[in-house]
Amino acid sequence: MAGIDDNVAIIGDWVPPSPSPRAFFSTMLGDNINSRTIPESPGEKRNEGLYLGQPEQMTSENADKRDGAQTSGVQLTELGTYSEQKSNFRGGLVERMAARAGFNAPRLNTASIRPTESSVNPEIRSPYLTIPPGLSPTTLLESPVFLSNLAQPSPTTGKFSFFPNGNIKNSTVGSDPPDKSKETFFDTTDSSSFAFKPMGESGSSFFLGGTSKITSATFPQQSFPSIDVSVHSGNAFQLHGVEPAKAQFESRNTLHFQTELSKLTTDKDSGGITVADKRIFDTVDGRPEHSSPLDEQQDEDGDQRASGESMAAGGTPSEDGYNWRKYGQKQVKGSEYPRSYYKCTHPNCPVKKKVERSHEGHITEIIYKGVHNHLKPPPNWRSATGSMDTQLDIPEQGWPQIGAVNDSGWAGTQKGTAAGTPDWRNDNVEVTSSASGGLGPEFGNPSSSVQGQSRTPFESADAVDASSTLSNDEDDDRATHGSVGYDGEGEESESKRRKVETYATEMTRNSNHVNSGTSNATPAQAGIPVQTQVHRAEASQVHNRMTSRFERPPAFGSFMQQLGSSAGFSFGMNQPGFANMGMAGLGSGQPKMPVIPIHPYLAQQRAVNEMGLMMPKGEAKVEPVAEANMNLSSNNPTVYQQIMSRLPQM
DNA sequence: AGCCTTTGACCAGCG
DNA sequence: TCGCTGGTCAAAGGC
Repeated sequence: MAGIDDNVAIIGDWVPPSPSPRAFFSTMLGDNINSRTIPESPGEKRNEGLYLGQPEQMTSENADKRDGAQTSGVQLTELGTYSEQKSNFRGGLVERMAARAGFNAPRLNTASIRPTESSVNPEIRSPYLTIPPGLSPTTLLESPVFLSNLAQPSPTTGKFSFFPNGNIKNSTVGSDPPDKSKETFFDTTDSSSFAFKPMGESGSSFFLGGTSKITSATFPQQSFPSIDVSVHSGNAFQLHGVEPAKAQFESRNTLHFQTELSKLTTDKDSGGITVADKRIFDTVDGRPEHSSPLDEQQDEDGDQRASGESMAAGGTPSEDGYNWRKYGQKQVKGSEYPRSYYKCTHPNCPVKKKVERSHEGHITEIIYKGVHNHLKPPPNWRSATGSMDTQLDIPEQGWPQIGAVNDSGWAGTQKGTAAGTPDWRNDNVEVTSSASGGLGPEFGNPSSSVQGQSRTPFESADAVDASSTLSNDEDDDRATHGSVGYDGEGEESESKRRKVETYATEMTRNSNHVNSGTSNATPAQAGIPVQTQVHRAEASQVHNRMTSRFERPPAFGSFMQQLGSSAGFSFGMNQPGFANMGMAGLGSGQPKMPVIPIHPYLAQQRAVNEMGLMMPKGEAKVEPVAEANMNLSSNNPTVYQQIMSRLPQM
């Protein structure tokens, strides 16, 4: 357990030493910005909390400076992706933006972003992204590239109205001195020039992918939700077309990126991130137990929505969609809260989960172990909501979520989790499925809206992914097989464990999730599971591929988790906002897609998330990401191109 | 009556 | 071998 603890990072812990917004952009944006980046004063406190990424994954200039040498595979992967994409990105998007907006659009400097291994220097914690003071994260989101469809005005979209002087006023943010603003778009805008308004209710929770751990922070719902989604979604969808591996990588990148953005936004808006809970998933098999975790998250989301509270409730075992029986409770050393042990009540189902809850009832940590060898039982509420139908309809369900099946799912990439998985489906929706499934509950969850959307073609693709897992729902047998496969691996061990940490904001705040992103430890690393899924998956080989690959990318897993976890996002079940969010990448003609859910990749992630969130205690760190990185770098261009192609013409 | 939770005790792994 | 810790068992009780 100790290992887990180590792995688990709480946002609080994370809090970026002093991430600077400017740095963030510099990394994100073009070189120009970079050069201009203003060094933060050491003692200066900035926000604040923006940093979402896991320590390991953190990439900030600060981090770099501090640890220039540090670069974990995972991080590298992400970074690599950024950097590679960078060139394309700049050329394409930036130029477009500039042309369209008529202003000098800042470029994202992916190069600047570098992963750092938290493992190496746990202490070092820098945000992936730093936003220049005054600049609002939302602006990033707004960029045409990401959010072409956004209704809200933005310079990039052209909807945004500029002030006579060319400066944009940002009601929300805007701390930068006027002087700087003019140089670059951002500068001129005072960084905060414009911010998105939350479209959906939502919550805004994001997960950054952390490998092993997932941490979610609660953000004010306002900020992100929509934005992140859009971005992700775009990528995700695009990814479908892309090769699985590539897709994964990109997805990861995207996700992370978004996440960070969200965080930034959040921070800005909220002024800080609160940690609500931390969840850990153990995955034995391939699949992450996402289900549960995710489910829980979803549930939480739902709760939040309903009550407006942060995640408190999420913890109930049943939330996953599976039936659990508590067979023990113990105060674990080193753990602040008592740990409850649950078993899946389904006959012969080996899935167990450990849940730690705060005094307030918030789930602080969830660990799933084992894969469900059965379909998730239909929840009553579902039927009430009509979700039931969806489940049935959705092939994906099978997926991962299912843990059930999933078991294999866990194994898969993330391995783990069967338990968790199911939730996604259920919750969400099954909907979509697919995608969502993979993504995580949240993705899927997004609720109805999502569901509807989910069914889009993309989803089908997702479903495929899920495929491997997906099939689970369809056939218990398959699921079983999957399980078996995992067993073969022998893993329950835990190697597959993944943690997810979620933080619930005590704040009124809505809850948001932040992820750590470590990806290093993704389930994938744990490696395993994929096979299981494969066995199960009737889906085309392709799907299988997807699954396996997805599983691997650690970051991805975390990523997914984040997405899924974040109730705030539409991902979560029921979150309308999410569903509503348009995909930036998607053309107007395209149906709205739930951002997250759809992509197979996501779906896997989801599984991963569930599973993956929790990294295998020891394994996670080691593993690596390197592969992912490799792929990313190589693949990114392609993916990027695909994505770009899908993007609506500016 | 069935299922689940609670809770103390027991077992296994590890240093 | 002992102690610690985590995980599990199983009786008792509640819903």
